Amino acid sequence: MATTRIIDDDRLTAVGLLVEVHRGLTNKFAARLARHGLSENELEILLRLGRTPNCQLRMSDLAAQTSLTTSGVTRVVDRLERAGLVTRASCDTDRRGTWAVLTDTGLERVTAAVADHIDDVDRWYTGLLTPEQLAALTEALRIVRDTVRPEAVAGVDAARARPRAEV
Amino acid sequence: MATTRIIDDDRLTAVGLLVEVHRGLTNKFAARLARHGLSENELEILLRLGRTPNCQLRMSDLAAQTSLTTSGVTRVVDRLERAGLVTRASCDTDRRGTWAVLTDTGLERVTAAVADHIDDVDRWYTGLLTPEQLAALTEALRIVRDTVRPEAVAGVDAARARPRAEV
DNA sequence: TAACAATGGTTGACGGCGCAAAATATTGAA
DNA sequence: TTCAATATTTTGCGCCGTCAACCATTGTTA
Repeated sequence: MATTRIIDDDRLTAVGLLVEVHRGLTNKFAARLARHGLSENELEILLRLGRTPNCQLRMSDLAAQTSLTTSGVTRVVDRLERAGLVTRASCDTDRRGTWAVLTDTGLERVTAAVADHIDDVDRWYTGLLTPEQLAALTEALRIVRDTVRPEAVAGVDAARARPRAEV
Repeated sequence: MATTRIIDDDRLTAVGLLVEVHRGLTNKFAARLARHGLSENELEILLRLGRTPNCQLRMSDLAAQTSLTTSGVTRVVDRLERAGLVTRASCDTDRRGTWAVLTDTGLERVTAAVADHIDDVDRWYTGLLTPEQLAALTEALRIVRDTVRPEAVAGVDAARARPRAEV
Protein backbone atom coordinates (compact mmCIF):
# COMPACT_ATOMS: atom_id res chain seq x y z
CA MET A 1 0.00 0.00 0.00
CA ALA A 2 2.65 2.50 1.15
CA THR A 3 3.32 5.65 -0.78
CA THR A 4 3.86 5.27 -4.50
CA ARG A 5 5.68 7.85 -6.52
CA ILE A 6 6.93 6.07 -9.59
CA ILE A 7 3.75 6.71 -11.31
CA ASP A 8 3.85 10.45 -11.71
CA ASP A 9 6.05 11.31 -14.59
CA ASP A 10 5.95 14.27 -16.92
CA ARG A 11 6.25 12.10 -19.95
CA LEU A 12 3.29 10.08 -18.79
CA THR A 13 1.10 13.12 -18.38
CA ALA A 14 2.24 14.34 -21.79
CA VAL A 15 0.81 11.27 -23.51
CA GLY A 16 -2.12 11.35 -21.19
CA LEU A 17 -2.95 14.78 -22.47
CA LEU A 18 -2.79 13.60 -26.05
CA VAL A 19 -5.06 10.69 -25.34
CA GLU A 20 -7.54 12.85 -23.49
CA VAL A 21 -7.69 15.38 -26.28
CA HIS A 22 -8.19 12.66 -28.81
CA ARG A 23 -11.00 11.09 -26.86
CA GLY A 24 -12.62 14.40 -26.13
CA LEU A 25 -12.58 15.46 -29.74
CA THR A 26 -13.80 12.10 -30.91
CA ASN A 27 -16.78 12.38 -28.61
CA LYS A 28 -17.54 15.93 -29.65
CA PHE A 29 -17.38 14.99 -33.31
CA ALA A 30 -19.36 11.79 -33.04
CA ALA A 31 -22.69 13.47 -32.38
CA ARG A 32 -22.78 15.56 -35.49
CA LEU A 33 -21.31 12.85 -37.66
CA ALA A 34 -24.03 10.55 -36.46
CA ARG A 35 -26.56 13.05 -37.73
CA HIS A 36 -25.04 12.45 -41.16
CA GLY A 37 -25.19 8.74 -40.59
CA LEU A 38 -21.44 8.34 -40.47
CA SER A 39 -18.82 7.16 -38.03
CA GLU A 40 -15.37 8.66 -37.90
CA ASN A 41 -13.84 5.73 -39.76
CA GLU A 42 -16.49 5.88 -42.42
CA LEU A 43 -15.93 9.58 -42.92
CA GLU A 44 -12.23 9.02 -43.24
CA ILE A 45 -12.66 6.38 -45.90
CA LEU A 46 -15.06 8.54 -47.87
CA LEU A 47 -12.65 11.46 -47.55
CA ARG A 48 -9.72 9.49 -48.86
CA LEU A 49 -11.77 8.36 -51.78
CA GLY A 50 -12.98 11.89 -52.41
CA ARG A 51 -9.47 13.28 -52.49
CA THR A 52 -8.55 11.00 -55.32
CA PRO A 53 -8.80 12.00 -59.00
CA ASN A 54 -11.15 9.16 -59.87
CA CYS A 55 -12.77 8.90 -56.48
CA GLN A 56 -11.48 5.39 -56.19
CA LEU A 57 -8.83 3.57 -54.22
CA ARG A 58 -7.89 -0.02 -53.71
CA MET A 59 -8.84 -1.76 -50.52
CA SER A 60 -5.27 -2.32 -49.51
CA ASP A 61 -4.42 1.34 -50.07
CA LEU A 62 -7.27 2.36 -47.83
CA ALA A 63 -5.97 -0.01 -45.22
CA ALA A 64 -2.49 1.46 -45.45
CA GLN A 65 -3.73 5.02 -45.17
CA THR A 66 -6.16 4.53 -42.34
CA SER A 67 -4.35 2.04 -40.18
CA LEU A 68 -7.38 -0.10 -40.20
CA THR A 69 -6.66 -3.70 -40.98
CA THR A 70 -7.56 -4.86 -44.44
CA SER A 71 -10.31 -6.78 -42.79
CA GLY A 72 -11.44 -3.63 -41.07
CA VAL A 73 -11.59 -1.85 -44.40
CA THR A 74 -13.57 -4.71 -45.87
CA ARG A 75 -16.22 -4.26 -43.24
CA VAL A 76 -16.38 -0.50 -43.38
CA VAL A 77 -16.70 -0.63 -47.15
CA ASP A 78 -19.37 -3.30 -46.72
CA ARG A 79 -21.43 -0.87 -44.70
CA LEU A 80 -20.80 2.03 -47.04
CA GLU A 81 -21.74 -0.09 -49.99
CA ARG A 82 -24.92 -1.21 -48.29
CA ALA A 83 -25.68 2.47 -47.72
CA GLY A 84 -25.11 3.21 -51.40
CA LEU A 85 -22.17 5.55 -50.81
CA VAL A 86 -19.53 3.34 -52.34
CA THR A 87 -19.41 0.54 -54.89
CA ARG A 88 -16.83 -2.10 -55.53
CA ALA A 89 -15.24 -2.58 -58.94
CA SER A 90 -12.79 -5.26 -59.86
CA CYS A 91 -9.38 -4.22 -61.04
CA ASP A 92 -8.55 -5.06 -64.67
CA THR A 93 -4.80 -5.09 -64.40
CA ASP A 94 -4.69 -7.25 -61.30
CA ARG A 95 -7.75 -9.35 -60.82
CA ARG A 96 -6.95 -9.95 -57.18
CA GLY A 97 -7.57 -6.31 -56.46
CA THR A 98 -10.77 -4.41 -55.78
CA TRP A 99 -11.49 -0.74 -56.22
CA ALA A 100 -13.66 1.03 -53.74
CA VAL A 101 -15.40 3.71 -55.77
CA LEU A 102 -17.24 6.69 -54.35
CA THR A 103 -20.73 7.00 -55.78
CA ASP A 104 -22.34 10.32 -56.61
CA THR A 105 -24.53 10.16 -53.54
CA GLY A 106 -21.45 9.20 -51.60
CA LEU A 107 -19.73 12.35 -52.78
CA GLU A 108 -22.72 14.48 -51.88
CA ARG A 109 -22.94 12.89 -48.48
CA VAL A 110 -19.30 13.32 -47.61
CA THR A 111 -19.28 16.88 -48.86
CA ALA A 112 -22.16 17.81 -46.63
CA ALA A 113 -20.73 15.93 -43.69
CA VAL A 114 -17.32 17.51 -44.05
CA ALA A 115 -18.73 21.02 -44.13
CA ASP A 116 -20.39 20.46 -40.79
CA HIS A 117 -17.43 18.56 -39.48
CA ILE A 118 -15.04 21.39 -40.19
CA ASP A 119 -17.22 23.66 -38.12
CA ASP A 120 -16.78 21.31 -35.22
CA VAL A 121 -13.07 21.02 -35.75
CA ASP A 122 -12.76 24.75 -35.71
CA ARG A 123 -14.93 25.08 -32.69
CA TRP A 124 -13.28 22.45 -30.54
CA TYR A 125 -9.74 22.42 -31.81
CA THR A 126 -8.13 24.79 -34.26
CA GLY A 127 -10.24 27.74 -33.25
CA LEU A 128 -9.12 27.50 -29.64
CA LEU A 129 -5.53 28.29 -30.43
CA THR A 130 -3.66 31.29 -31.71
CA PRO A 131 -2.13 30.81 -35.15
CA GLU A 132 1.28 30.46 -33.52
CA GLN A 133 0.08 27.87 -31.07
CA LEU A 134 -1.60 25.94 -33.83
CA ALA A 135 1.50 26.09 -35.98
CA ALA A 136 3.68 24.84 -33.16
CA LEU A 137 1.24 22.07 -32.36
CA THR A 138 1.04 20.94 -35.93
CA GLU A 139 4.77 20.99 -36.36
CA ALA A 140 5.35 18.89 -33.27
CA LEU A 141 2.68 16.43 -34.25
CA ARG A 142 4.14 16.13 -37.71
CA ILE A 143 7.51 15.22 -36.28
CA VAL A 144 6.02 12.49 -34.16
CA ARG A 145 3.81 11.27 -36.96
CA ASP A 146 6.73 10.95 -39.35
CA THR A 147 8.59 8.55 -37.11
CA VAL A 148 5.65 6.73 -35.59
CA ARG A 149 3.81 6.19 -38.79
CA PRO A 150 6.11 6.58 -41.77
CA GLU A 151 3.90 4.58 -44.13
CA ALA A 152 1.20 7.20 -43.88
CA VAL A 153 3.51 9.92 -45.08
CA ALA A 154 4.19 8.09 -48.29
CA GLY A 155 0.61 6.92 -48.43
CA VAL A 156 -1.04 10.30 -48.65
CA ASP A 157 0.84 11.28 -51.76
CA ALA A 158 1.47 7.90 -53.29
CA ALA A 159 -2.26 7.30 -53.29
CA ARG A 160 -2.56 8.14 -56.93
CA ALA A 161 -5.53 6.11 -57.92
CA ARG A 162 -4.85 6.17 -61.62
CA PRO A 163 -2.33 3.64 -62.73
CA ARG A 164 -1.82 2.13 -59.32
CA ALA A 165 1.64 2.91 -58.07
CA GLU A 166 3.73 -0.10 -57.17
CA VAL A 167 4.72 -0.33 -53.55
CA MET B 1 -17.43 11.43 -60.48
CA ALA B 2 -15.98 14.70 -61.79
CA THR B 3 -13.13 16.54 -60.12
CA THR B 4 -13.35 17.05 -56.40
CA ARG B 5 -11.77 19.90 -54.51
CA ILE B 6 -13.98 20.46 -51.52
CA ILE B 7 -12.16 18.23 -49.28
CA ASP B 8 -8.71 19.66 -48.63
CA ASP B 9 -8.70 21.95 -45.65
CA ASP B 10 -5.94 22.87 -43.25
CA ARG B 11 -8.10 22.34 -40.25
CA LEU B 12 -8.93 18.88 -41.47
CA THR B 13 -5.31 17.93 -41.84
CA ALA B 14 -4.64 19.34 -38.39
CA VAL B 15 -7.02 16.90 -36.75
CA GLY B 16 -5.91 14.21 -39.11
CA LEU B 17 -2.43 14.62 -37.76
CA LEU B 18 -3.62 14.30 -34.20
CA VAL B 19 -5.56 11.16 -34.99
CA GLU B 20 -2.65 9.63 -36.84
CA VAL B 21 -0.26 10.32 -34.01
CA HIS B 22 -2.66 8.85 -31.52
CA ARG B 23 -3.15 5.70 -33.53
CA GLY B 24 0.52 5.37 -34.23
CA LEU B 25 1.48 5.70 -30.60
CA THR B 26 -1.26 3.35 -29.49
CA ASN B 27 0.07 0.70 -31.83
CA LYS B 28 3.65 1.20 -30.75
CA PHE B 29 2.68 0.95 -27.10
CA ALA B 30 0.39 -2.02 -27.44
CA ALA B 31 3.13 -4.53 -28.13
CA ARG B 32 5.10 -3.94 -24.99
CA LEU B 33 2.03 -3.56 -22.83
CA ALA B 34 0.83 -6.89 -24.10
CA ARG B 35 4.07 -8.40 -22.83
CA HIS B 36 2.95 -7.24 -19.40
CA GLY B 37 -0.46 -8.70 -20.00
CA LEU B 38 -2.16 -5.31 -20.07
CA SER B 39 -4.16 -3.25 -22.49
CA GLU B 40 -3.99 0.53 -22.58
CA ASN B 41 -7.27 0.89 -20.72
CA GLU B 42 -6.21 -1.59 -18.09
CA LEU B 43 -2.96 0.25 -17.56
CA GLU B 44 -4.79 3.51 -17.20
CA ILE B 45 -7.13 2.14 -14.57
CA LEU B 46 -4.26 0.63 -12.62
CA LEU B 47 -2.39 3.91 -12.89
CA ARG B 48 -5.27 5.93 -11.56
CA LEU B 49 -5.62 3.58 -8.67
CA GLY B 50 -1.89 3.67 -8.01
CA ARG B 51 -1.83 7.44 -7.86
CA THR B 52 -4.31 7.46 -5.05
CA PRO B 53 -3.30 7.52 -1.38
CA ASN B 54 -5.14 4.31 -0.54
CA CYS B 55 -4.78 2.76 -3.97
CA GLN B 56 -8.53 2.73 -4.30
CA LEU B 57 -11.14 4.59 -6.25
CA ARG B 58 -14.84 4.23 -6.78
CA MET B 59 -16.11 2.77 -10.00
CA SER B 60 -17.88 5.94 -10.98
CA ASP B 61 -14.76 8.00 -10.38
CA LEU B 62 -12.80 5.72 -12.64
CA ALA B 63 -15.46 6.14 -15.26
CA ALA B 64 -15.31 9.92 -14.98
CA GLN B 65 -11.54 10.01 -15.23
CA THR B 66 -11.12 7.61 -18.08
CA SER B 67 -14.09 8.44 -20.23
CA LEU B 68 -15.02 4.84 -20.28
CA THR B 69 -18.65 4.19 -19.54
CA THR B 70 -19.46 2.92 -16.10
CA SER B 71 -20.25 -0.34 -17.75
CA GLY B 72 -16.91 -0.26 -19.49
CA VAL B 73 -15.19 0.23 -16.15
CA THR B 74 -17.16 -2.65 -14.72
CA ARG B 75 -15.79 -4.96 -17.36
CA VAL B 76 -12.22 -3.77 -17.20
CA VAL B 77 -12.25 -4.15 -13.44
CA ASP B 78 -13.80 -7.58 -13.91
CA ARG B 79 -10.79 -8.62 -15.92
CA LEU B 80 -8.31 -7.03 -13.56
CA GLU B 81 -9.98 -8.70 -10.63
CA ARG B 82 -9.89 -12.05 -12.38
CA ALA B 83 -6.19 -11.45 -12.92
CA GLY B 84 -5.72 -10.69 -9.23
CA LEU B 85 -4.57 -7.13 -9.76
CA VAL B 86 -7.59 -5.45 -8.23
CA THR B 87 -10.26 -6.36 -5.72
CA ARG B 88 -13.64 -4.89 -5.08
CA ALA B 89 -14.67 -3.63 -1.68
CA SER B 90 -18.04 -2.34 -0.73
CA CYS B 91 -18.31 1.20 0.48
CA ASP B 92 -19.37 1.64 4.09
CA THR B 93 -20.79 5.12 3.84
CA ASP B 94 -22.82 4.44 0.72
CA ARG B 95 -23.75 0.86 0.21
CA ARG B 96 -24.51 1.39 -3.44
CA GLY B 97 -20.90 2.21 -4.06
CA THR B 98 -17.94 -0.07 -4.81
CA TRP B 99 -14.27 0.56 -4.34
CA ALA B 100 -11.81 -0.80 -6.82
CA VAL B 101 -8.71 -1.52 -4.77
CA LEU B 102 -5.27 -2.15 -6.16
CA THR B 103 -3.76 -5.33 -4.77
CA ASP B 104 -0.09 -5.67 -3.93
CA THR B 105 0.57 -7.74 -7.00
CA GLY B 106 -1.41 -5.18 -8.93
CA LEU B 107 0.91 -2.48 -7.70
CA GLU B 108 3.96 -4.51 -8.62
CA ARG B 109 2.57 -5.23 -12.03
CA VAL B 110 1.70 -1.66 -12.84
CA THR B 111 5.02 -0.41 -11.56
CA ALA B 112 6.91 -2.75 -13.81
CA ALA B 113 4.68 -2.03 -16.76
CA VAL B 114 4.94 1.72 -16.33
CA ALA B 115 8.71 1.64 -16.22
CA ASP B 116 8.81 -0.06 -19.59
CA HIS B 117 6.00 2.06 -20.88
CA ILE B 118 7.80 5.28 -20.11
CA ASP B 119 10.71 4.06 -22.17
CA ASP B 120 8.39 3.70 -25.10
CA VAL B 121 6.80 7.06 -24.51
CA ASP B 122 10.19 8.67 -24.49
CA ARG B 123 11.28 6.80 -27.55
CA TRP B 124 8.26 7.48 -29.70
CA TYR B 125 6.98 10.76 -28.37
CA THR B 126 8.61 13.06 -25.87
CA GLY B 127 12.13 12.11 -26.87
CA LEU B 128 11.55 13.16 -30.45
CA LEU B 129 11.02 16.79 -29.60
CA THR B 130 13.17 19.56 -28.25
CA PRO B 131 12.16 20.78 -24.79
CA GLU B 132 10.64 23.87 -26.38
CA GLN B 133 8.66 21.89 -28.89
CA LEU B 134 7.40 19.58 -26.21
CA ALA B 135 6.42 22.49 -24.02
CA ALA B 136 4.53 24.16 -26.83
CA LEU B 137 2.80 20.92 -27.72
CA THR B 138 1.78 20.26 -24.17
CA GLU B 139 0.51 23.78 -23.68
CA ALA B 140 -1.61 23.66 -26.80
CA LEU B 141 -3.00 20.27 -25.89
CA ARG B 142 -3.84 21.46 -22.43
CA ILE B 143 -5.86 24.33 -23.82
CA VAL B 144 -7.85 22.02 -26.01
CA ARG B 145 -8.28 19.49 -23.25
CA ASP B 146 -9.62 22.06 -20.84
CA THR B 147 -12.48 22.99 -23.11
CA VAL B 148 -13.14 19.64 -24.68
CA ARG B 149 -13.05 17.66 -21.51
CA PRO B 150 -13.52 19.91 -18.49
CA GLU B 151 -14.66 17.09 -16.22
CA ALA B 152 -11.27 15.47 -16.45
CA VAL B 153 -9.53 18.57 -15.18
CA ALA B 154 -11.52 18.52 -11.98
CA GLY B 155 -11.38 14.74 -11.90
CA VAL B 156 -7.64 14.38 -11.69
CA ASP B 157 -7.40 16.44 -8.55
CA ALA B 158 -10.80 15.84 -7.05
CA ALA B 159 -10.08 12.14 -7.14
CA ARG B 160 -9.26 12.09 -3.47
CA ALA B 161 -10.08 8.58 -2.57
CA ARG B 162 -10.42 9.22 1.10
CA PRO B 163 -13.73 10.64 2.12
CA ARG B 164 -15.26 10.73 -1.32
CA ALA B 165 -15.66 14.27 -2.58
CA GLU B 166 -19.18 15.28 -3.47
CA VAL B 167 -19.71 16.24 -7.08
C1' DT C 1 -43.66 7.44 7.08
C1' DA C 2 -44.83 6.50 2.25
C1' DA C 3 -43.84 7.55 -2.34
C1' DC C 4 -40.69 8.72 -5.80
C1' DA C 5 -36.85 10.71 -8.14
C1' DA C 6 -31.83 10.34 -8.41
C1' DT C 7 -27.55 7.87 -7.99
C1' DG C 8 -24.20 3.75 -8.30
C1' DG C 9 -23.32 -0.39 -10.32
C1' DT C 10 -24.08 -4.66 -13.10
C1' DT C 11 -25.97 -7.37 -16.97
C1' DG C 12 -27.67 -8.76 -21.77
C1' DA C 13 -27.75 -7.77 -26.39
C1' DC C 14 -25.18 -5.88 -29.92
C1' DG C 15 -21.73 -3.73 -33.15
C1' DG C 16 -17.02 -2.71 -34.51
C1' DC C 17 -12.60 -4.26 -35.30
C1' DG C 18 -8.37 -7.36 -35.10
C1' DC C 19 -6.25 -11.87 -35.83
C1' DA C 20 -5.59 -15.84 -38.27
C1' DA C 21 -7.16 -18.91 -41.74
C1' DA C 22 -9.38 -19.34 -45.88
C1' DA C 23 -10.28 -18.36 -51.03
C1' DT C 24 -8.62 -16.43 -55.25
C1' DA C 25 -5.24 -14.51 -58.40
C1' DT C 26 -0.42 -13.65 -59.77
C1' DT C 27 4.40 -14.43 -60.28
C1' DG C 28 8.64 -17.07 -60.62
C1' DA C 29 11.25 -21.20 -61.18
C1' DA C 30 12.18 -25.93 -62.41
C1' DT D 1 3.61 -26.88 -67.85
C1' DT D 2 3.31 -27.29 -63.26
C1' DC D 3 4.06 -26.21 -58.75
C1' DA D 4 5.59 -23.35 -54.96
C1' DA D 5 5.70 -18.74 -53.07
C1' DT D 6 3.47 -14.36 -52.72
C1' DA D 7 -0.19 -10.82 -52.91
C1' DT D 8 -5.21 -9.24 -52.32
C1' DT D 9 -9.42 -9.64 -50.20
C1' DT D 10 -12.87 -11.89 -47.49
C1' DT D 11 -14.60 -14.75 -43.59
C1' DG D 12 -14.90 -17.14 -38.79
C1' DC D 13 -14.20 -16.24 -34.32
C1' DG D 14 -13.50 -13.70 -30.31
C1' DC D 15 -12.54 -9.55 -27.50
C1' DC D 16 -13.76 -5.11 -26.05
C1' DG D 17 -16.77 -1.48 -25.02
C1' DT D 18 -21.36 0.83 -25.65
C1' DC D 19 -26.38 1.24 -24.90
C1' DA D 20 -30.37 0.39 -22.51
C1' DA D 21 -32.70 -2.05 -19.04
C1' DC D 22 -32.34 -3.42 -14.50
C1' DC D 23 -31.65 -3.84 -9.21
C1' DA D 24 -30.22 -1.72 -4.97
C1' DT D 25 -29.62 2.24 -2.20
C1' DT D 26 -30.08 7.02 -0.94
C1' DG D 27 -32.27 11.53 -0.62
C1' DT D 28 -36.40 14.30 -0.89
C1' DT D 29 -40.89 15.76 -0.47
C1' DA D 30 -45.16 15.58 1.52
